Amino acid sequence: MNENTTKLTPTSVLNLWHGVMLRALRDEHPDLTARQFALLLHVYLTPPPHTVRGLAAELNMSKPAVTRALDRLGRHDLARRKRDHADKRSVLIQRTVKGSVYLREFGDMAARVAAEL
Amino acid sequence: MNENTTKLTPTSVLNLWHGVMLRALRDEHPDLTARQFALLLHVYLTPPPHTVRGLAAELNMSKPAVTRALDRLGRHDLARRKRDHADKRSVLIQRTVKGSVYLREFGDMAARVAAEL
DNA sequence: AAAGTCCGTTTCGCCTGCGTAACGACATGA
DNA sequence: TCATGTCGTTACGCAGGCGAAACGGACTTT
Repeated sequence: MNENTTKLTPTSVLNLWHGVMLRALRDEHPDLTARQFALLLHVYLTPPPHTVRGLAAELNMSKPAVTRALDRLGRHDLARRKRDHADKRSVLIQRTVKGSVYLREFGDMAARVAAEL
Repeated sequence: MNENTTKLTPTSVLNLWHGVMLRALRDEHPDLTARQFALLLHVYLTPPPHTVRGLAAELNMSKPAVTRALDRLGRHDLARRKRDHADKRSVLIQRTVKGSVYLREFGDMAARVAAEL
């Protein structure tokens, strides 16, 4: 579908993954769990609105796990909570500038690794 | 360098990462830490021999962390230890059939995700 | 307005990871 | 031989994640 990712073979994607994780470890990235990172990606790459319940279902996590992940991301200012006006029980998860920068840098780094394959 | 990964942009690699992690969560992959997974990839994608000390240096981990990661991978039969005959202090980390299968399946899954981008 | 439902959070006990420091086994050099 | 260094592991205390269950607050239904 996307011209930019044509012919990415299993072997090359493994090498990509390896290179990126290696870089992430060396750069001492704020260590996010796989789930926390997946949550972050999900909030930034899929259309809003995002609720705790919705994220839990889509990411196959329990609600408390989502709550805790949001606590952690919030502490790093990578995501923010905002009460829903329409339904005050709900919480809307929003993006932050710092989160956008963080993911953009991650993407740039990964693209660089891919280029050096 | 590699024709198979031409023009992988920051945006597309982020989408790839997102899709793969989503799949991994849904499929309830044996949850390996980032470090454990990086270690696994390193053992399979870089040339032997691999020692605890060497892996610790290359992955920017402490030696005990490597030991524990190897315990975990060993329990899942994804990697194996073998004493070095030449220097009996050392341990050589070896690949297993199950580990090869596991990574091949991961690579296939990731390539499939990339194709569907 | 009372009963029931839904939302996100908190609490609880458990499990696993972490780095530092100390350890025994082995190798090496004087 | 024996002092010193290096190998991987273990011991320790700490920090953080996990799911199940219970919770208060907010909607909805009757």
